[in-house]
Amino acid sequence: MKDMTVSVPHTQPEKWLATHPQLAYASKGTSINTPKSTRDSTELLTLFRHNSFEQHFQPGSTITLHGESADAIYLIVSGTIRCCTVDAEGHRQIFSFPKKGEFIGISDMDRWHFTAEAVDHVIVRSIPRTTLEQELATNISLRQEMRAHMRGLLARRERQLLTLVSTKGPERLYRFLEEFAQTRSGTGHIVLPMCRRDIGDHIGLSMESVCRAFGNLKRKGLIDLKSHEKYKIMSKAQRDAKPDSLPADA
Amino acid sequence: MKDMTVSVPHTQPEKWLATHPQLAYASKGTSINTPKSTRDSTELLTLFRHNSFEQHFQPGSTITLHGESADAIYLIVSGTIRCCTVDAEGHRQIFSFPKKGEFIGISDMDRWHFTAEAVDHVIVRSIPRTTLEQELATNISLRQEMRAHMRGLLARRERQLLTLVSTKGPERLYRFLEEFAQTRSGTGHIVLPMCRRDIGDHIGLSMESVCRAFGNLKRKGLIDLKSHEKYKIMSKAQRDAKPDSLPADA
DNA sequence: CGTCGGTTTGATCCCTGTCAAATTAAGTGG
DNA sequence: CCACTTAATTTGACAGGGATCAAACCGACG
Repeated sequence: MKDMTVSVPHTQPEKWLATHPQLAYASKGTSINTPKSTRDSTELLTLFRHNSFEQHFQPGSTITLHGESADAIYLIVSGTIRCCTVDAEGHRQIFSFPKKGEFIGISDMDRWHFTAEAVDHVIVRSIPRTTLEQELATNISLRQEMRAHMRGLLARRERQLLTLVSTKGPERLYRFLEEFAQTRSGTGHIVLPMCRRDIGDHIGLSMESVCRAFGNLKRKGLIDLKSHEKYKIMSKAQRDAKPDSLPADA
Repeated sequence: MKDMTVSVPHTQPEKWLATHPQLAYASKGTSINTPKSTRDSTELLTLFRHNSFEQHFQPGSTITLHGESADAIYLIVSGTIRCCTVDAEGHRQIFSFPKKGEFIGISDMDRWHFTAEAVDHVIVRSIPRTTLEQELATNISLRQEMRAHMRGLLARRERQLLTLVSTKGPERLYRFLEEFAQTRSGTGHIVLPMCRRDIGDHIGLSMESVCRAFGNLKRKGLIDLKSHEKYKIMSKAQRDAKPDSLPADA
């Protein structure tokens, strides 16, 4: 093990990549953008198929409240949710916008460690947490799924930390839009159900900076913004095809 | 459930706290700073007591490498480790500096999802992952512990996201120093084993800004900086006692 | 005592938060 | 269907925090 000693000079961090290329993990395109395909949730889904009942939430209503007793888990049928925490100063951090097919509250045990609110009209299926616990006692593959799920969440948050620190506003917004588009199948424009402030609290920008970042991406031709809530990620071909606006685009 | 609809005007986020005081959770002093006291790890510890063997790492050496096969778990006996990820551009995010008594790699399954390096001389006890897996199959309370552990990690990362976005450099540094001091028992000065760049990559600042943040805290009397690696958090009494430097301390 | 790595300080620039005003969108009632 | 109201988005001006580049400083070590 001693030969693994790296001893990197702390003043030249860029060298890391040169000497240890395997350390570099692209922050786009890996697990963070393909949460569904890599990890399947057959056991959890069967659980929901048998024991769940449907629930509706109006836009803005609270689904889970940080600190309350967490006595259910949810599977989103339709709509978008924002999961967030708020600190004493009133700052809010939205760490995910789960959508159709995603689970809520899997990682909690006794109390919710976050608040979940409906962004638009939301339909979920929920099952009592006790049911999950009972099933966990006997179902080994469900246990595996749970661990995989939580491991995925953790890795995702750590990736978010990295992105938040290492990239500027427009790029963060672009990555978010890209990821949000991922789950939307169609080729047309994608509708953003959440407002600018929500996006800002997710990617760590003020509402105004989110607007500017949108303008920035639009100007560069990276996205097509039909209205303030309809966008489309431009493929490279599309970007090169129409470099309208001013050519003096420094 | 319909009466839970909140419908907050998005332009006045401060109102949230007024109407929903229970949403506010102090970001200091709660679980993030007391990881040991709230969740005990008796089962994991017994596992280590029986099956582990000791391993030493030189400063800078690699303990786990992101992407490699994760065939062990670790308990730190002494020393400090940095757990991080690096992206394609060479930006590094250190999301924790685990110390004596903390576990490493509990949340991984097949492959490491992060890189862990020894900051100073590190001694760990490790057990094969297969041992953990076998024990998990039969030991219910161990399973509970694992879940609690991962839930704690997740909540911690989400709190870090919030802190990273909502507070300025000096405050982030102060919180880090405060938290780092937590596990150090003595009343004297605390030794920082890691360099400025490491701290920067942890709290999202450049090396230089970390220096300035240190100066800032020192000037305000929030910390006592004996040398560049020895500090002490000043209690309120101590701060009020000697407001040396310039009184014009706007 | 000189070298090397790490730390500190300085100067400068850009991103982004904040405050403010303008514009657009979404309702609402006549 | 149109005038009116209110919420949300956009744009503008400005200031501050922090990144960056560079140079000075300091401590460990041979």
